[in-house]
Amino acid sequence: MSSDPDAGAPRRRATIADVARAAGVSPSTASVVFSGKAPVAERTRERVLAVAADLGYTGPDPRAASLRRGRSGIVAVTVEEHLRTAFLDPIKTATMDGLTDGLAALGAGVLLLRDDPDAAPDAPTLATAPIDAAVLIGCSGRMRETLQAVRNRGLPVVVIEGDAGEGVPRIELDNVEAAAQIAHHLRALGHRDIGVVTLSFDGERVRGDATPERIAGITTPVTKDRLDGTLSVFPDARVVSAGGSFIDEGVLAGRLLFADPEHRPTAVIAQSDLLAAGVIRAAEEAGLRVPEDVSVAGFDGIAVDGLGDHILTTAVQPAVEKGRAAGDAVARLLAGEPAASISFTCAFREGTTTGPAPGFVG
Amino acid sequence: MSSDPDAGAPRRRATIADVARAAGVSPSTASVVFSGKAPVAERTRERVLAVAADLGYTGPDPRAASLRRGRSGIVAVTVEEHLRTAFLDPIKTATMDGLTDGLAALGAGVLLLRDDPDAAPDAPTLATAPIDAAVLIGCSGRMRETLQAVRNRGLPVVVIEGDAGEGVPRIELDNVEAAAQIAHHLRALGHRDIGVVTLSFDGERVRGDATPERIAGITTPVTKDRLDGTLSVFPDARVVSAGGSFIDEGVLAGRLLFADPEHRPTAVIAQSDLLAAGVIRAAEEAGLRVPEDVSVAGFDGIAVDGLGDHILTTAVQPAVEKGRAAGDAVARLLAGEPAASISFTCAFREGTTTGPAPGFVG
DNA sequence: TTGTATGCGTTATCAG
DNA sequence: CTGATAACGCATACAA
Repeated sequence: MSSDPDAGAPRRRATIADVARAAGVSPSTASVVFSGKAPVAERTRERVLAVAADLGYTGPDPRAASLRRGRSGIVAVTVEEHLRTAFLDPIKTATMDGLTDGLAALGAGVLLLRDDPDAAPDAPTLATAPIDAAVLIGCSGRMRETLQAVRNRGLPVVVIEGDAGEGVPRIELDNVEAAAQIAHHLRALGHRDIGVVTLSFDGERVRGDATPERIAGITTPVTKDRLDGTLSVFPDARVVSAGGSFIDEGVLAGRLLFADPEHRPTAVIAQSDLLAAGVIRAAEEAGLRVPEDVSVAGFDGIAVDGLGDHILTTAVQPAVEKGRAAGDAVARLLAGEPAASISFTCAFREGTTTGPAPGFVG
Repeated sequence: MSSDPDAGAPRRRATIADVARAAGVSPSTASVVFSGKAPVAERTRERVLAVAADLGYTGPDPRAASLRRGRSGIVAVTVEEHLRTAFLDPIKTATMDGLTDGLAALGAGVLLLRDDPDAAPDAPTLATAPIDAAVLIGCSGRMRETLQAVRNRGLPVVVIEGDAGEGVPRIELDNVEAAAQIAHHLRALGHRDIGVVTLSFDGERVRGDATPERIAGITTPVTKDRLDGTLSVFPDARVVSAGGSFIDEGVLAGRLLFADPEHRPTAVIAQSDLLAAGVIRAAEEAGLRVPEDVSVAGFDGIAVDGLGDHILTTAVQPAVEKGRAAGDAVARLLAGEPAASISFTCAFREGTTTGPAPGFVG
């Protein structure tokens, strides 16, 4: 080595053929030394490795290997929103966590993709990235077109919390039942005037009281299913939509619900724990005690910061398991086996934020 | 199509050669139709496209293209912790956001990698994934070995908030100065008894009072720099380490600092806003008013839920810009140009959580 | 256990 | 504007 190793001729990187030649073996033998796919004499092995180190060969070029193998070892994970937004959702991060674990166990890496209509023209997309499969987190509107690109390529697809159409395995929750269970809990406690704070109806993030037409037009399955479950028990509940699953949005919705002291609900069902935390804050702002004056229930079963001593009544969903299940489904699909949709069950958790309706004698 | 389209002969997917043949043009012409790298007669173009649609050809195989081009269009982003943990940190997600934007503009996708020593043997790593470059978020201990693998491959590397050694461009903050500025602010307000709540010292997440030996052994640059800045102004400050940047950890540290009413600090400098929020909560628990009885400052300048009406005194860091800058640096490196390290400057923000020391007459 | 021969699907180059 | 040709770097089936 001279004083400046980079100054020399820009000789191309060594290939496995170079290594083989220098070690006096055939390319296939050298290949096997690195892949371990077949036994190699110890002496041969050592010689090849030594020569490789000498030549600065650091292992097979993944690009060439993936062409040859027909697999890249990469699975796309696509979210609908901006990343910062997606990762603000504790459920999504937990799911991502299980998913990366599940995929890693399978030997695959995760290519993070955002379903962005106006990305750079040459940026990788579901249609162009070197992926073996795709997992969609959520699937509404535009995403469904994007999806077609993947299916055209003949790649396996799994969708978490979304409807991607026929033949695409779905990983879901029993949102309807879990929501109904919460509603029944409140009904048994004597509540009759119910407020519902929903997740967003579609990509639009509109806030405020929902008209029947708007409700009929909900495109987000999670929102719709949880609402259906609630309305099956409380058909006359007042429905307010939030602009997303954030504490602040819950505060806004809560203020709306508690604005008129004459006509306020005795219980609020929020479609996420974060929203519920916001509703609780709004209640306290309005001088209402939880659960004495108003009961509040959430959904998700995550740990919420800023909830004080309250333990939220909620439906605990197995978020990490959902991700892992998606990973498993991808593995099966990749192995050519069929993969069925899976619906996970939430566990109802009674906390300290719900109690008997004022004046109710159980 | 028969009733079961998948039942037919498993004829392999059409290649660009098939399309070219069927369209009566050469493979190179067909290639150009898809890449747009050269002008093509409109009629030829249409014919090729029509034939492609007919054959179900959905565009060049990315694996083959990347082998030929020598580029995969994928950049690895490596975090040290478990994903769920990493994305719990608002600064990291904001940085990721800027980074994905910056890389997307460059036409690259993001392969999310965790520096996991015991991952599946065939899972992609920095050493084996088909990537064009790598961005490390944080770089301590074990990660440095991993890094060697990338450098051996001759791939460009950029590190955000970490020291990856000679020749690796770093994207950083002026942590020392920003921390010193906060300290000077408190000093000017008459504070002399200072408590410091630090981020974790290393991967170990040990909580509690720090001995000089432990302080000397800090391996996380962020922690060390911010602490150095603080100690340069308050050499005798009491240092307590937290187990991570969480509100709950801040609460624990705060309880420790406020445990003895006789010897409690009049001001606490936390190394993150989340920790500061926790300290404030601990102060209120202890019956202390902020800032009348105790001042609290943070670091980061993020929006913290659960802070009530307080506006945190803090150093606002340009987190998204950091990510974008890393993306730019990768672009330069990929273009063969040199990329220098960049140090971003924090903006001091005086909020409502710091005030004059009790009894201090300015 | 090792070597030989092929082709994976593209795209850059250069000549027409 | 189009076509012929030659790699890109590797892994596998098969023969020895």
